[in-house]
Amino acid sequence: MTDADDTPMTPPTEEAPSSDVARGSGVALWKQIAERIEADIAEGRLKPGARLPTEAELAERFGVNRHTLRRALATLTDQGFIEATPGRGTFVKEPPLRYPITPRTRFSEIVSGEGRAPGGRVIGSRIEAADADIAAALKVPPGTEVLRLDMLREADSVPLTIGTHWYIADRCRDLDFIAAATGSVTRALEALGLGDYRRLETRITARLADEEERELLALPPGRAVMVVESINGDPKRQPIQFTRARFSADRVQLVVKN
Amino acid sequence: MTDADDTPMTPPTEEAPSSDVARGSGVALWKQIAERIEADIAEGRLKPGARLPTEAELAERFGVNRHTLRRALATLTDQGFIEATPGRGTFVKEPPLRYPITPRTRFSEIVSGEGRAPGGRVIGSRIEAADADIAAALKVPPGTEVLRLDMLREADSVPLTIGTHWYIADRCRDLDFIAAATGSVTRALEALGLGDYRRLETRITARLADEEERELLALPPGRAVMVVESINGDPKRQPIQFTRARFSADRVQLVVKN
DNA sequence: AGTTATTTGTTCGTATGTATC
DNA sequence: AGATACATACGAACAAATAAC
Repeated sequence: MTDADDTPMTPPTEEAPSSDVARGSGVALWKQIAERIEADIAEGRLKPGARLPTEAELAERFGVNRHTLRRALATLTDQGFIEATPGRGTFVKEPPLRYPITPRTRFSEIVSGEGRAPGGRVIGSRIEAADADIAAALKVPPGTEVLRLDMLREADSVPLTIGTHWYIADRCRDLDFIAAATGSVTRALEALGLGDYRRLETRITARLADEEERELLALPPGRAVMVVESINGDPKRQPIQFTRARFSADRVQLVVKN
Repeated sequence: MTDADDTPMTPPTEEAPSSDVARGSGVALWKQIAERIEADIAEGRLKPGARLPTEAELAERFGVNRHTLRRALATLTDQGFIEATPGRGTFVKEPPLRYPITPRTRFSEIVSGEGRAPGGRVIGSRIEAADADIAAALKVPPGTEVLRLDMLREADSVPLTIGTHWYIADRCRDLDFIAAATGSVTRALEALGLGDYRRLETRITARLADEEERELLALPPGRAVMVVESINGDPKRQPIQFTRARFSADRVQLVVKN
């Protein structure tokens, strides 16, 4: 049961170099260590991507057994602050990019807005027949010709998402060509007079990344991708585009503002 | 080019009832088979949860090699229509429950709205000190006492999500008790006069389910959970609750309407 | 608890038609 | 025409997970 506990708040004995965990203070040593390291990260003394000292070294520095130290690192790991790879070391994780889902969502604007450099390349494009899903989203009969465009998008040269876009083919001939030339779907659509699209509905699910996705997104095995399907329409809410994007769940956090 | 060729259409010596894939028709056998099975699912002849005949049997029924049949099943698998488990068989997937993310999102209302029976139980509750994340979300100083409530929620007795809710402790004494009694956080909050909360911001990410999550959600290894963090506030947009819910990505699709 | 049968998953090998250079 | 690459289709055998007894 939950008791409103009476443990005294541990005074911040900060003037010490960096060690000194308070033994017998009622707060578990591993918890004190975890909080210290978390504070180091939160306050920028440990920057994203930085490598932590080895477990042995940290254990010595805090004056605890390596097991105790590992208990602290374990909680930090599943809180998402750090990540350890056997043989390499333990690293401070990059904070995920906040990716807002709003009626007007543009990849490059979002990435620039977060102070990072958007990039990407067209993986491929072709005309295909709409299957049931695509047809329903675009409100056309199944089998209608659609232009499919596959893109890889990145921020600061780190791949974030693989996006597959479907457009009703006869509304946007040559879109793939223009997009490849300008490197921007948005600009290509503008060139065709279809620039002002807005998000009508977004569906989100997730699963394990498959091999192709791991390759393109540079992910180790066992990572998840978020599959974000969105129907985009013109100002009159007429669907003009259907997108299925697969985001690296490690590197992106979707944000819905209400 | 697929010419209207002069190869004699192989006579359907198949007098079998439902088979007959058209050989030499220009359409790959596996594709025809996949489309047939997809239609069977779409038109309800194969219901969600139903088990398909074994690969050997299907191959024989369609008059093709098992490889060819497997090629068809493979596309259906990654289109999300079916799912196979070695030793058990191949099953038609249940469609994921559509879970809207709106300012006013209530689990039980959503599940009932989809025609399924909401359920759940309290896993545990305790008073704890707010860590940096929780404190920031609730706009209180770190270390403030918060009531933590862990719940498992299900639809038709199938677990969908593990929700951890944090409330500012002194605003809702006895909430855990009332919630355990009534079985509904919403009702318990109403009893405390905090019923009319609304979602202020929602953050979504995903990762592999860990062992505890697999246990509670009855998931096999290698499945993903969506981690949905939401800040909920009163009508004056004052935060009163922070929730971190982990949804089975297999069984739920989050929907954002714009 | 252990054995067996069932069923999916994987890996060889072979042959054939089709599109491309 | 020839060479090459690629997708399609078939055959056989074995591995691995599961269910039933």
